[in-house]
Amino acid sequence: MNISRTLDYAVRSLTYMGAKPIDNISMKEISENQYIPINYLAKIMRRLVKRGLVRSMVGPSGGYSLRRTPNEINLKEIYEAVEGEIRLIECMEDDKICRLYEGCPQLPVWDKVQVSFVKILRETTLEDMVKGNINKIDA
Amino acid sequence: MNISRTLDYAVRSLTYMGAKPIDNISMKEISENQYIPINYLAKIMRRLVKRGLVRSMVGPSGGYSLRRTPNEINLKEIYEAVEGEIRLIECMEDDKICRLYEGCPQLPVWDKVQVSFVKILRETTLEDMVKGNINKIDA
DNA sequence: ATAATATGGATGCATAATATCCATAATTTA
DNA sequence: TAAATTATGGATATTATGCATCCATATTAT
Repeated sequence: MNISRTLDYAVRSLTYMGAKPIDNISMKEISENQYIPINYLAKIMRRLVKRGLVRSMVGPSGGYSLRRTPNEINLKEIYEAVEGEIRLIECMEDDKICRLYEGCPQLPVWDKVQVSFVKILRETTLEDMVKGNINKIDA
Repeated sequence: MNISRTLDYAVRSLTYMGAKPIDNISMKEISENQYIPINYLAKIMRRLVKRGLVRSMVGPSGGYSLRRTPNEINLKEIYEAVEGEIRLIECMEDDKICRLYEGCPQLPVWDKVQVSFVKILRETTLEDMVKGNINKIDA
């Protein structure tokens, strides 16, 4: 139960971009400012591009830009972009039946945790993080 | 971000014990009933013993017993027994300073998620899971 | 004495997370 | 047109860790 470094990298990169009002921020700049291995960052950025969170431009003066304003991007999207579907426990897969129980007694617990987790992610925007005003979100 | 199989094993074992009104349930029985590799289960049980959640007895007719009633054991304790301190992200360690920011913009988010996670764990008892009445807990 | 059980430590295995490298395509600028 | 800069995509390596296995030992009931 922990946040992967990969997700941390993605969030840091996007936060960095969101805090700058200019387009075409190069991987190099993000990498150096956020201490992220550039080759690894490349892989992460591709996923963000694929998911439509950022737009890329090749060539000199190329780089990445946010496709939407920071208040239109929430953490859930970022999570799913880099990690895929949110699923706390294997048996929560859609069509997987738990081998042990008809009605697993602990599934509702993990489900509740997951719902609450997703709720927080969905309600938190990149703008919140850029501005650092997380407290505004109701706990 | 997911629940480890180890924690799942621990919860299943304790739930199994909580559902039976007898003492000295052997590893063998738990292992066979819950499909948990017995050698691995051994390691998990030791941690539960060390944390005082269960009591063990060696020798024939030996085994494990809950030290408290199921309604006195909550999920947070179980989690911590097998996983150690709850910490969603590395930089949440007590005396670790994030190398990037004075005030990290995303830390409050992860912190909020973690607080909500811990709350659910603390409010869920083994009894809830044994009886399957998770719904009673306020969402 | 024997059998059944937990304990503790050492070790191995498999998979995933993280990181690195390289060849290529696109685009700007000189 | 040439050169430089940047992202892309795929292959591969490295590391960490979750998971599992094995074995020798101690304890206790019968």
